[in-house]
Amino acid sequence: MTKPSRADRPISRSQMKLLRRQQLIDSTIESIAKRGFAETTMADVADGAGLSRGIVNFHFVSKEMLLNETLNHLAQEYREVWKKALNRAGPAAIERLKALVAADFDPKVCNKKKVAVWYAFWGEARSRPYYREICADFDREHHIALREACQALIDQGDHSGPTADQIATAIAATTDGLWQNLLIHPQSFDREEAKQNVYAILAAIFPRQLALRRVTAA
Amino acid sequence: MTKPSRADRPISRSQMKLLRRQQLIDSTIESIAKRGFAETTMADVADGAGLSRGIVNFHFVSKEMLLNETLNHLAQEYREVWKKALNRAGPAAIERLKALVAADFDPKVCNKKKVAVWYAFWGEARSRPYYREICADFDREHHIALREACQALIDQGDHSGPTADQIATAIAATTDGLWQNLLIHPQSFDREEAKQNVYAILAAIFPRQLALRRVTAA
DNA sequence: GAATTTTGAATGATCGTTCAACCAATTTAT
DNA sequence: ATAAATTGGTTGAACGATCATTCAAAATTC
Repeated sequence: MTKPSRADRPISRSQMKLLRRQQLIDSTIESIAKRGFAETTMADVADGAGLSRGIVNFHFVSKEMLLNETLNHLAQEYREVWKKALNRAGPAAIERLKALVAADFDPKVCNKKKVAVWYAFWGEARSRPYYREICADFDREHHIALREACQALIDQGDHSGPTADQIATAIAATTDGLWQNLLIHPQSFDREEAKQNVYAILAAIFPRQLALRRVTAA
Repeated sequence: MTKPSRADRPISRSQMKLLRRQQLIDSTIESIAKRGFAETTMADVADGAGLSRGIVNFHFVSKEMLLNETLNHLAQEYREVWKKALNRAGPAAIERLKALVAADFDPKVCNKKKVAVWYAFWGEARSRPYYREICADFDREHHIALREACQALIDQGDHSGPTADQIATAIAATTDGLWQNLLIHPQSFDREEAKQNVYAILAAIFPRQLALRRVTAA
């Protein structure tokens, strides 16, 4: 029941509305991560946000729409992470590619909670076309960015390996698969190690542009 | 209500029991693929198998146990696919590695229905330790097989790329990620193309042992 | 006829949604 | 500025639907 504190200037209604929606989406993410998709109830979400039962229907109309918005929020957050990473990276193709890979392992998106929720939505994607649509849109955009970086890298040297499209597909796939390790083997997963693993594969594909020191085997 | 047909010799009780369990597990897979994990009910499973409502509790005690057994069945089936592929493959490391990759794209496991169900269980893995355990056991075994093939391949030539462990992790991850494409982009996914994509990455990692003709870009 | 399997109705619990009442914020009228 | 009216936000109890499970009775197998 987070009310606008009396001390600081009161929060306007529209600000409060946005705050409530965010609180409820956060609580939804929290609950899905803790209890799973199937066991997450409207009451859990409301309780988690410290609000009353009927409040979710007021702000999101229905459970279905709350879940839709939660997935949209997740996708938007992830999008922002890799887009910012691209903007920070210089114009060099290799730096852009590494920035995209590093973004996939940014703690903001690559953490137990968020990954669990992504998998929860993916798990329901087959039977809920809207989820599939959101994920497909995200994938398309991300794939284009990856492919452009890969193509630029290929163009700047004689390259006889996989196509830019193949490499982009493989990188995105590898990331998703490594995320799964965070889900299934949470105690042994290491973000940095996972990232270095992708770099190592990239180094094999682009040996001229990305030479890494060999990690000594244990 | 598949009863033992009167025409052929009657099925024994123990055989019938096994048959029923299999029918119910199949129906569970069917329902999760069609309706999703969250929307699959005991009644759906019983109806799908053409049996009465109470029957699932008789054969599996509870919904939880039915789901556990379903995941176990899925894991066992997948295990058998890659183990048989390994047995069919010759002793050459490159053939063994290719066989393991090809097994991941065997239509028996890599199809819309099965992949949807795998993702459904992964989606619940965070909140259900038993699912995590089953998946972790599968991963461990599969990883060892992959790593052994990769290590043999590394040992047979001077190799300065990623370690066997890194390659094995990356291959398994890439497979899982490509499966996701079947889930999210079911109409554009192509099993053969996905497999060739993994081969292309492997060719970049093991250029001496696995030279592939370059696929011309579109 | 004893044991096992199957049925389907009954049970009790849980969940999403609704809604009347209440309260706070904002606008309008004075 | 103050009061009144309107709009917006919140509550929690109630409702109806759905679901997993139970179980007595019936059917089937041994």
